[in-house]
Amino acid sequence: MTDMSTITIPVNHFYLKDTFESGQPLSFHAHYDKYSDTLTYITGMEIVNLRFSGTRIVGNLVAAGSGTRFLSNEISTRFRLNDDMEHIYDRIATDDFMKSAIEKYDGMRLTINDPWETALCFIISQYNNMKRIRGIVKAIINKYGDAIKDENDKMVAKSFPTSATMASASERDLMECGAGFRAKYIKEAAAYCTETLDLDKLKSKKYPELKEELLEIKGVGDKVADCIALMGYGKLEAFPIDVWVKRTMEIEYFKGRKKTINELHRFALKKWGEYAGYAQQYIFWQGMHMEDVTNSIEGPEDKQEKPAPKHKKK
DNA sequence: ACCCAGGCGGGCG
DNA sequence: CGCCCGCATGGG
Repeated sequence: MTDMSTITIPVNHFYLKDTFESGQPLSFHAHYDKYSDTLTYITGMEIVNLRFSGTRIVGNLVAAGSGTRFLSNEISTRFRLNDDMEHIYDRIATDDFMKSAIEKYDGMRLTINDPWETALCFIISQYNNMKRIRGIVKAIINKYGDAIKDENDKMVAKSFPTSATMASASERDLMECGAGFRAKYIKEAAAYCTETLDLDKLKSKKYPELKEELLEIKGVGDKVADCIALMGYGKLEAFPIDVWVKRTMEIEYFKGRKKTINELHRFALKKWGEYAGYAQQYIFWQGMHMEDVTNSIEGPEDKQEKPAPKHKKK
């Protein structure tokens, strides 16, 4: 295996830690080592190892390998390396709050992930917290994913399960993965995305039509549809509003007064326009850190944190 | 024991 | 449209 594929890509405004930790589906199937600043993640049946050093990204293809051309495309697409961050920051630094968020988390990128993976991750995210979302997704991957093997036929990881696989999962097994009341949403969404709607064929659609299609999926509402549009299809005008974004916006822009989702959407679109999605990510991450550290994810440490299946009686 | 989490579907006014 | 409710589950 002396033939490991390695590439180097020059970048600026790139910071691996916040990109990994900020609640994007990328992190649900990956491991980040903060000491070496190295990220190892799974994409399809490939394993990619990423190291960030100063002004460049060094990427390796581990175990299997589809070559440097695949790797270069994979990394620059996934981490949006062609985005002009200077321009985007200029455009969304509309006030002191945004300026401080950008300064604090400079280099945090939005990522683009497989549409089905993104859909499943965000269906699980509803009325849930980061730590549990990670645990549930990892349990599902572990239970339903296919083995990814190295050249010695030894399993080194598991792939993300397809919608077809998840459609035939039993609700009871999904409950044991910790999915809770979302188990039926997962099954229905998986069946729908297998039989009726091919998510990979929506990539050419524009945001409004894309969102409309996504909203047809049972268990996908306004917020999750925007998350999928943003992180599964890279639609930067999507502006997902979760409890953190809502709360933070009400505090920062409306003196703490309650606002409806619609009002906040209109406000965001007018303020940040075609880069609203980036604004959202910085508001979200800054907002979470403003609260006391109760929900801090502390993710990278997890050795094997299991979701504690615990089968209750009743 | 109570409250909350990257919400959604369903029902009602 | 806006509001209210129930929903599974683990952690603070």
